[in-house]
Amino acid sequence: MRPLLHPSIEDITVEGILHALSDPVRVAIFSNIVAQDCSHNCSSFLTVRDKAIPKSTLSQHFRALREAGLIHSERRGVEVYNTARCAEIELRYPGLIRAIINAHSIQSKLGAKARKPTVKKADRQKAANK
Amino acid sequence: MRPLLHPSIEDITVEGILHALSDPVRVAIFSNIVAQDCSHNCSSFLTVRDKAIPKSTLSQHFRALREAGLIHSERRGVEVYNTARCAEIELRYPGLIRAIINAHSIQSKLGAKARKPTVKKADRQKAANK
DNA sequence: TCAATAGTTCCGAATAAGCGAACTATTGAA
DNA sequence: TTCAATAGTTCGCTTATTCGGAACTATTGA
Repeated sequence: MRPLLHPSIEDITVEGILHALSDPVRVAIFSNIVAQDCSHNCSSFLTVRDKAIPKSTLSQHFRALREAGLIHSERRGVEVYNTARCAEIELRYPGLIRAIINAHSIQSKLGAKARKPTVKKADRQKAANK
Repeated sequence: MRPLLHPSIEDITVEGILHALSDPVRVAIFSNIVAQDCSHNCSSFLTVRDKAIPKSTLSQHFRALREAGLIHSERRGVEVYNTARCAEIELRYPGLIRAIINAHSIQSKLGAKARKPTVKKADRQKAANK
């Protein structure tokens, strides 16, 4: 089992952040961690917005957030505590995280179905077959 | 040849925007379109930051930006004119586009190598093989 | 020592991205 | 009109990424 690796602040890229937060499950997890401002273990997200997330997938999502530089993860006994790295990121990319979280919460309020691309490849093909 | 399709403003999602702008080529193209505030045809981006982009790939990138709701594309004669949909997006998700463009320009100034995930899967495997 | 808990890793299947080659649509000659 | 040039799209193949079940690891408390 290799150690949890975190990029140093200089290695955190905008593209990496956007990629990590372009997934509805990950952005939900991250928003939650930011909002609570306290440590979360991973399994508190085994269901996200009424959808069950398999453990292995969840683990990958946490790794994605971690390696994008968005969260700090620390093993404490049998579980892992996760905190947001907002303060650091704010110094480097002021306003970025706030704007994304804010937009995400607006979208939730609007009740928009949060899906990755606005038009998925599968949907395009379905439309084409009609 | 099917028509260029644009999502209506209600169908533009935060995840879609972040996904589209999580690619270094696309974010460079989009920043440029936003900065110039005038129409661009696609081929003006056949090289992006000294890297040649194949025509077919470029076409897909424009489609990604278009279907995420970031740009409006209009055929005019033999070419396509692209404009940013910032004003609309600003109404729905205030500050989002500005923050992303701003962060991107900070990153450019810092000279960080812009790559998608901070740690790519391929890089992880390369590191593991050492 | 053992079982329970929390996460990770492995690996095969499904999905998406990248790009060369062939194609379409428009324009401006000849 | 026909024809070549230009701008962009679509097809189809290859590669890369994601998802998730099953097996594994590490820590704790009985």
